[in-house]
Amino acid sequence: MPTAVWWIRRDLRLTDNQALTAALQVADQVIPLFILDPFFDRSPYVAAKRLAFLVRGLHELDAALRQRGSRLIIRQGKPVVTLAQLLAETGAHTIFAEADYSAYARRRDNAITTSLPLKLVDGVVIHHPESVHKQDGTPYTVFTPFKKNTWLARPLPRAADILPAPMHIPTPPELASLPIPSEPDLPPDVPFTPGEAEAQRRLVTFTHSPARQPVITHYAETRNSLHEVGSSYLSPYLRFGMISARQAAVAALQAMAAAQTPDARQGAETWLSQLVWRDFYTAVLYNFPYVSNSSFRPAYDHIQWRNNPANFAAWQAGQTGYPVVDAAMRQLTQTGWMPNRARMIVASFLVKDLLIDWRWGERFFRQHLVDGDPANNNGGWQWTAGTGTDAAPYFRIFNPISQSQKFDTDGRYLHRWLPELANVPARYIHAPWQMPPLEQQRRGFLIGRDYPPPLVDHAQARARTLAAYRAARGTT
DNA sequence: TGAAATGTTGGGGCG
DNA sequence: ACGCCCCAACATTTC
Repeated sequence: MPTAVWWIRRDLRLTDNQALTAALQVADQVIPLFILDPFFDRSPYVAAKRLAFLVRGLHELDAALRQRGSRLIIRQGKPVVTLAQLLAETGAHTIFAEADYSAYARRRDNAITTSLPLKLVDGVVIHHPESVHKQDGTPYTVFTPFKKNTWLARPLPRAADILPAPMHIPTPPELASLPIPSEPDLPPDVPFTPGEAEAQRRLVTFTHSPARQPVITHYAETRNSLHEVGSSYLSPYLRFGMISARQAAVAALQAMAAAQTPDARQGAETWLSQLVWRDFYTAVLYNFPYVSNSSFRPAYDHIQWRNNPANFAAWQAGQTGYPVVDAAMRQLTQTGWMPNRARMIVASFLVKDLLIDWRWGERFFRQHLVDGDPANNNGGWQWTAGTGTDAAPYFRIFNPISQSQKFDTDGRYLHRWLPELANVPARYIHAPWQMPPLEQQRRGFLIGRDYPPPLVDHAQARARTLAAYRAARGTT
């Protein structure tokens, strides 16, 4: 009786799972396996909240498997060793896994392939990184042609392509398994309930909630808002494959086709673009692995960063004196998530106001984001720093005050995350240090006592950064 | 998916 | 009526 292993890494779902489907096609019995890899215990990039989200997701997956005559098998150890042992123990002939294109995963999987029957299956992105390239076969480094000339031109997934969750998954009953880790639990203020069922609910609500206009209808504008519910809130689920990118793309394309107004169409297309960015950055990291620790553009490896540790600590703690930066950093450390606009604002502030190496910020994000993903996080940071593929030009420097006024006009987001600003009137909420001393006294709110003065003067910091980037460009 | 500096235009106050 | 100045509003260029 042929047995196959379904090695689960970042595909914690039963619906539209190409690795699971492939395993069921060639085997009578399938072993759903998750390996606790000690490598991650030593990684400086692991986030407690992301780990908790993953572990709770494993419990959810196990429950779903048990409804289908199966269960999740947990083993601990170096994957190559653990897999070899499991094959010997069960006589399983093939291991199926969804291909993961991050650097560690590729090294690990390439090494395993030399000694074990590991079959890698597509699914983490919509188009394989090698399938989207220029006419001459070289990889794209600019997003728009990547999307328009190739990504959209290739066959796109349709509803009929989505693989239904298998009704029954036969699994050997006598297999030993470690318990699924129960700790750490997800803190209650993290707004993400793990699991595939929740991911499916969110996708439906976001794309075609029947009660009112779904959020995707206005996504093009609302995604930039700091306080509105204008995001899909699906990033952590996509990160761990609790929903497939392919299914998300089908929903986006359906919303585009069904749109009644140009705005609604634009909203759906903008969301689809976010899924394309996800493919793009995965392909960039795949094709240019050095970007994980160097600038895509080598000239920018010569920037003379200031890297002031006290400034970095203030940024991390949300104590820079710039409310929009501090609110976003508090939201990040408390909930493990920030809207995209907030990510760009705090990244621009770290790199271009404090002149701190983008890698420091990249690491901190990975230590806190529930959705933290090597490719997307690296791509986003290099974009803001101006060092990456298709990056923001070096001179594009966000003004933290005008960004705050533009995307949180009434200060609702600032008040939500910065209770110490409760007594600051609307007029000064984006720049509290401009409040006259007499009014500070009258309101019982003192800059320097209740809230820090601005860590840097934005105009000076901007000039300093332009000079540092100019100098780095001059070295090539 | 910028912001600041600089340039241009035109209305209105004023002598 | 005219010239002059101020300045808001908008456009263009520069970083």
